[in-house]
Amino acid sequence: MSFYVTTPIYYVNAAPHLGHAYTTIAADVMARHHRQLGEDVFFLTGTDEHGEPVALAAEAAGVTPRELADKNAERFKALAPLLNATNDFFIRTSDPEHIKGVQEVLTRVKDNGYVELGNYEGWYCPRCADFKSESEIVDGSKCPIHLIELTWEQEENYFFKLSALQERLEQLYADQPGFVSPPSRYNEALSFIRGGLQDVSLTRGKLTWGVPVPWDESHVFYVWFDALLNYYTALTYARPGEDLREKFWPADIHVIAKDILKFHTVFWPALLMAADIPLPRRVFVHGYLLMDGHKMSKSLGNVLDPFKVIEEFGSDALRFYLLRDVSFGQDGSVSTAEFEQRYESELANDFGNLASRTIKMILRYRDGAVPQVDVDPTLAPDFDGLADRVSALVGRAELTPALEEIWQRVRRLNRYVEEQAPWKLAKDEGRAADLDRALATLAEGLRVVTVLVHAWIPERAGILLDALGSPELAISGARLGAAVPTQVTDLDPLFPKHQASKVA
RNA sequence: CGCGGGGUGGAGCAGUCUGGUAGCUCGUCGGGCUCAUAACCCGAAGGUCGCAGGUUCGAAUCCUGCCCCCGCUACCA
Repeated sequence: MSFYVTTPIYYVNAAPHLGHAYTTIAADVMARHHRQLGEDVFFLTGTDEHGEPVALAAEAAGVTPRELADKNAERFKALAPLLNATNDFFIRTSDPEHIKGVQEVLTRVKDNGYVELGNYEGWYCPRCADFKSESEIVDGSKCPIHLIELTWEQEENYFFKLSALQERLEQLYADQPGFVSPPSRYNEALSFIRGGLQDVSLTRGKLTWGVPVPWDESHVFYVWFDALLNYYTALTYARPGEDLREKFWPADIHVIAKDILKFHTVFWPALLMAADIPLPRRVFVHGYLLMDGHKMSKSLGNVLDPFKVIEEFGSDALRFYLLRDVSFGQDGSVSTAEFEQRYESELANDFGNLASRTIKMILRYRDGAVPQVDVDPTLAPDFDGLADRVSALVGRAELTPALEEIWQRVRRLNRYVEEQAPWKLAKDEGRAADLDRALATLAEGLRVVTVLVHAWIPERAGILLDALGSPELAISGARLGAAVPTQVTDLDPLFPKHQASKVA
């Protein structure tokens, strides 16, 4: 079994922010969980570097677009390890291999008859050297960047005959209801397609920072077509000498945010159809993280700064919070107050403290040796089938319900401690066997939930599993009674409380 | 104008497809426990499920109309 998951490639014109972190984290949780299932995983992220905004910013900074892209790509490249994301490759659309791949695929699209010469008309900004969409222009007909009057111009473009693929797209949606999820996004994409597709320009004649069009060097490809193809081209050169397409194409899941839905659910499959390339299995569209009910915006301040959170609380805390507090797939509010609240009550109190009390009791009552006895059957109803349910949910990208499924067991184990009251059992020699069973069950239950939650909080889960002497991560072992730990070692608080934490 | 999403105890959400004691987390109040990161566990208060009709023995859940919030409406990375 193989599993190929991608994030969008991030545009180097902007600085990495919480939204980028969110998508990367979600994709990483999937990648990690599938590795725990024993699958062969390829996880791709990277940067999108062509197009007018980069060219412009470079000009303003007095450097070449390439120099600017090099500099900013590094910031995104640094983000992944900071999030503890395990991407297998980092693609840059300025990579020569990618450029070559784009040219090959799009030439095939042309050879297949899906490209034709036409005229593109629109509002043109001479300083940007590019056209502006209706939704971009401000004050009637002004450039949003330069605030100067735009002129209505036309240029000769090569067009991608998207309209010719409308029927096949509708058929795709009819055949594969799971192609886009959540369902509301599927409906949105489908109704867009049904509304009628127009051809879109495939090239730009006045821009130079892009992938040259092989059959007409005076043009570069429109940045979106260049960018989308990264998912495919990366596999051709991520491992020198290997063609990973054999194993990983088509992609299992593209994780994106809702703003780029149309490109991934309409343009992208259409492009692949035109090139005779198999389509990805699904596109999962997540929502926006909102601050106080509004779209995040640095100018409004009060942004949850991923770098600050990680610095103070660690990457696990951020990973957990974003997928716990916001239902993955929908918009949701985040705030520093909510973050601190979740951190304290769930990571520190529920989970961290469960680990502490369990390990401390085993150390205190049994010198760290976990009694090798059968686990308490009382907990069977709560744990039977748990790993399968979690895997099924992750398989459907339902990362929030999956986490909730795990958390219910964390709470169950805390309740089990109260039910058993090992500190009472310890005072009664005659109940040594009961104490043995309770301690073994707690150690084993803790191990199971920790294996399952590992994909979300890999750093601390790893530390805890080491303290339990059970570093094995396979989901197949996440079954109560499968591998009762034998010896535990002392452990500092996994998620220490912060007296006066400030992430704002 | 059109399309889509949402409106559920103080806050944030699930439940709506497959009608039948309205659930979860946080917060508040009361109690228990002492293994643990003053953590944990139990209980209570608190909701006309946006509004108005309709279908039904019975509707948060199905149908109709209306109100309010948000997003999308193509070349925005």
